[in-house]
Amino acid sequence: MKTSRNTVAKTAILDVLKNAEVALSHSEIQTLSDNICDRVTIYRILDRLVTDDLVHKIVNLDGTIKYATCHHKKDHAVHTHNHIHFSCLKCNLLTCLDNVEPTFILPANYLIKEVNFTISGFCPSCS
Amino acid sequence: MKTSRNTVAKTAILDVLKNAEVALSHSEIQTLSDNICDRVTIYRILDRLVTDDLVHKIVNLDGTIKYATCHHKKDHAVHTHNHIHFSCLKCNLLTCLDNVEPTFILPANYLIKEVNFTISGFCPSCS
DNA sequence: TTGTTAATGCAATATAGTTGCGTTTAATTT
DNA sequence: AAATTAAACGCAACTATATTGCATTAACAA
Repeated sequence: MKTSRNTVAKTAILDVLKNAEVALSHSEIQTLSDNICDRVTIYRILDRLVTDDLVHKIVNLDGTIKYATCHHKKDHAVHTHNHIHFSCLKCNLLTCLDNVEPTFILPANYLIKEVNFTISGFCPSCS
Repeated sequence: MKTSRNTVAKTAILDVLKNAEVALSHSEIQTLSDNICDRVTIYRILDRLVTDDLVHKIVNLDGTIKYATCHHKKDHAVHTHNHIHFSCLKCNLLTCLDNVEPTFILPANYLIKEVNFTISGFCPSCS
């Protein structure tokens, strides 16, 4: 079986994401990790982190891809990534609102696998 | 003032979108319009159609950009694009669910401008 | 300390979107 | 119907983002 190794770059990138208040893009991670490794390696590390469920991948309203560490409730063996995200139009930061749970009713025969809910506007600091 | 002109390519692309059951990507539009014009022109036409409020732009769960015609209620002078989208994991089609309205409660001091709600899973045809 | 293979760097390639500029054409005016 | 004008276009070049192949390096288990 294919085991995941803890490399210097992987640890550094995970640290960057852990220390970040908001979700980061690939290039932001590259800068914040002080170019610890090649661009391509960052893509591969991010893929691994997502697969290992340590990080989740978010598509912003403008189509940009962002990454953020998962803040799981420890007593949940399984969890879903039904996060609610807020994208500020002024400071451009993408934050996870873990406590907001939207409710909705789907037409019959739709089977939900994942939910992605992004709201744009002005965050408390900018409004 | 800058007026919008009805060109052959613009009409053809709007027709493609009107006839489509689902939201289409730039390259899908290019193919379906039988390469009626240059790639760049398609980008520019789509921008115009979005600005003119004839088409709306959707970010799919995988980060791809899709376009679909607006189905406005005629008696609404102003409308928002708080559409709910369903992205099928099997047939890969993105459909607008205009009738589904999610409710949620945001923390204080967040100012909402736009909402983008995308659900992935299996559509009625595929489940 | 050695062996296995996951991880990496680098080059090349692919895809998506943008910009500048000279030319064409839609729509208005004469 | 012809002239006018600027929106729209094609083309080339460019930028950003993401992926793939392959030879080399390094994590870690034995």
